[in-house]
This record gives sequence, structure tokens and C-alpha cells, in this order.
Amino acid sequence: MNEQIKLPVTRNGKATFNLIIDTAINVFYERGYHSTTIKDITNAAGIGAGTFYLYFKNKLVLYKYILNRFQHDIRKTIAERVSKVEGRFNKEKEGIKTFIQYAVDNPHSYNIIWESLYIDKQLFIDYYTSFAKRYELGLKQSIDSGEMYDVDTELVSYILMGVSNFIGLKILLDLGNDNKDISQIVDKVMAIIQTGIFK
Amino acid sequence: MNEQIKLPVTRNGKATFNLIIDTAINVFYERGYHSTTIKDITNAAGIGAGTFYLYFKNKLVLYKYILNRFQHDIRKTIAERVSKVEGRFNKEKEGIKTFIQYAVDNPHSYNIIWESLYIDKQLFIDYYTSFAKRYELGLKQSIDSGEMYDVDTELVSYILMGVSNFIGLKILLDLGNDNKDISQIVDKVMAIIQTGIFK
DNA sequence: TATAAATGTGAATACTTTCTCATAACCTGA
DNA sequence: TCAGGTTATGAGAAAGTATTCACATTTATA
Repeated sequence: MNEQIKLPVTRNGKATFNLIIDTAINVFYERGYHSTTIKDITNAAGIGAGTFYLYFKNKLVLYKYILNRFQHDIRKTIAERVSKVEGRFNKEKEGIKTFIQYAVDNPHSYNIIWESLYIDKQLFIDYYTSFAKRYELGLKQSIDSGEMYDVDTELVSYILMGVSNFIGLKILLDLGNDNKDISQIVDKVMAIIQTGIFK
Repeated sequence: MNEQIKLPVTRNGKATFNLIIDTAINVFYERGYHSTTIKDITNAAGIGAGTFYLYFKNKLVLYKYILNRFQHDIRKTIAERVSKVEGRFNKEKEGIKTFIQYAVDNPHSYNIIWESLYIDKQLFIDYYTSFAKRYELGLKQSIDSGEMYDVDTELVSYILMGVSNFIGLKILLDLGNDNKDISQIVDKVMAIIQTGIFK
């Protein structure tokens, strides 16, 4: 990776490396990044404190590694699902649905991404600006194909991210009194958005 | 307030009490809650470390006090501005505009409210569920007056909070390349939302 | 199986932070 | 002006944490 992370070589080393990561994801989720100590992680993983430093320079390096993994995974998941659907409207809908479903299936990811705003603001900014840029590409295609009004794509990308994130947040924190039928919720959301954006 | 906070009595005491709060708002904004030490606050305020404990039991108590103040202030500001506008659509628009304008005028408030998710999750949940409840009241009036389709008010309240929050976030973090004419941005946002929600 | 590299340990050190407390200065009103 | 409450201080006790390191064990492979 870089001089901050020492990748393991042997089978056992790889198992320990992955154990640290999987354990940290859970501990960060439960205690939050700042309240988590290295001891918290190594104790939960059942390894010695020094073993942590065999692979990671410090807690922040481990956090960044995890954040990066979730970023790639969530994008890959969305891209795959969206590519299997035809039509711009259906693609937008599938994108939002997959995003929310991913957040529900991986509640840890959602927390870790948002927490970046309070760990290293630039990480957060990079994440959302690049997510928005990717979003705009699809929106521009929708406009070109005549399925969407000629809207400000940057603004709309933030509107759609805001909607997805808050619906995801609502479901995750169990705010209000929903059932958790993602598909049904997303249908309602899209119906509300549709006429405002799509011809 | 309660046994966690000792309110000052004299003129000098009140000045110190307010100085601690105003300083903490800035230091929390700059360093984040978890990275801020009591010394950071007292040094920045130019007072002795012990003076802090004269008024606040600990850092969390001070944080909750500040959060509570912002919550009341932002709601009061929105309610006042909304009450001066006629028509449901205009009221919704004024509400969103005031929210975003408040976030721009008080960037500290925005940070402090969001950070609650990583300090005491219940604070965050309480804030947004009660904000949503209040929102729903207005939406129900819009439906009753025939200015809005018969939408799921709870869902729409989260959609509108998501939109406001992300547009606010975009402006605050200076994501993308906007000018900062709030009024103009909100006009565009409402135009996008309008036809989807309002008859 | 011999050897070097990789992996693993947890006590110990150095550092940081919270919070208390003895002490003192300052109001204020009787 | 003097007593009692209020405010202010900062050193230091107590608790916690990151990181190192000498040493031990395991593993790959020649």
C-alpha cells in the first residue's frame, strides 16, 4: 500500500491483518472512531497490542484504509446493478435503491463515511465531490436522451444525494415508524421526485 | 439549569460563563469535539483551567448546552420568517431558504448539530425526529389546503430535510463551484421540487 | 531440517488529559 | 468596613493511551 501500511505475507499474517480490519469496523461502529483505543481493537480481536503496529502505523491509517474499501465497494455495487437496468429513469431509481439497500446491509459503512467529516474533513469533501461528479454523468445522459428537463446537474446531484442519504439515515436509525421494505419506500420517493425532474 | 451546570450570579461571572461558551463554539468548530481539550478552551479564553469547572461539570455538559441553544435559535428563526410569508408553497420555500441561510450565517451550528451523531447518537435522533414532526405539520396544512398532492408527509419531511441539509453542506464546504447567492440557489431547488409535490 | 524472515507478545515508557483542591482575590450589601 | 458568598487560579494527583522493544514463536523454502 504505502509506508503507512505493511501488508502481510503469509497465510497467518493475512488472517490477522483481516481480523484487525473486521474487528475495527465493528468497534468503530459501536464506540465511534475517537473513543476507540488501539487496545479496544486488539482486545476485541484477541491479539496483542503490539501486533496492531506490525501492520498499521496508527489508528488513522487503519481508518483511511477501511474508508477507502467501503468507497470502492459501494460504487462498484451501484455501478453493477445500474448497468443491468434499461432506461435513464430506471437507472436513477436503481442507483438510489442500491445505495439505500447497501446502507441497510452495511450500516457500518454509512457511519464510517459520515464520521470522516469529524476525522479529516478533506476525506469527506473528496468523497462527496467525486460521488457528485459521477452522478452528474448519468444526469447529463438523461438530459441528452430527452428523459429529463435541462436541469442544473450539479445541483440535482446534491439534491439526489441528500434525498438518498436522509432516507438511508431514517431507515438506519429507525426514525419514524416505517416498515423496512426498501423497494416500496424507494418507489414512493421516486414517484415524488419523478414529475419534478422527468418529463 | 440543572446540577450539571452552575449558573453565574454576578456580572463578572456571567461574562466568564458566556466567554467559555463563545470560545468553545469556535474551538469545537476548529478542532472538533473529541480533539478539543478543556485546556484548549480555557487557554483560548484566557482563563484558568479550574474556572471551567466552576460552571460546567465536564465537556459533554457544555456541548449539550451549546447544541440546545442552537436548536432553539434555528427553530425560532425559521418560525419567525415563515410566519411572515403567505401561502403554503411560499412558506415551505421560506423555511428551506432560512434554514440554508442560517447554516451559512452560523456554520458552527451546522457542524455542532451533525457532530452529535458521533458524540451521543440519541441527541442526533431526537433533533431530527422532532424537526421532522414539526415539518409534517406544515406539510399536512399544504395537503389540506389543496396546494400539495396527498403525499406521505413523514417521507416528504425527510426528503426536504435531506435536500436542505445537502444544499447547505455543499455551500458550507464550498463543494463544486457555486456562487453563494442563497436566494437564487433556493429558487432553483424549489423549481425542481415544485412540480413533483405541488399541484 | 536448518535458517532467515515473518509474525506475535505484553510490559514498560513517555505522554496527555481530566478534575480536584488549597489558596486568594473580588464583590456586595448590611 | 467587614463578612460571606462568588469568582479565579494553576499545580499536581489520578487515570488513561500510544507506541516501542526485547524476546519468543511460527512459517516458508532451500
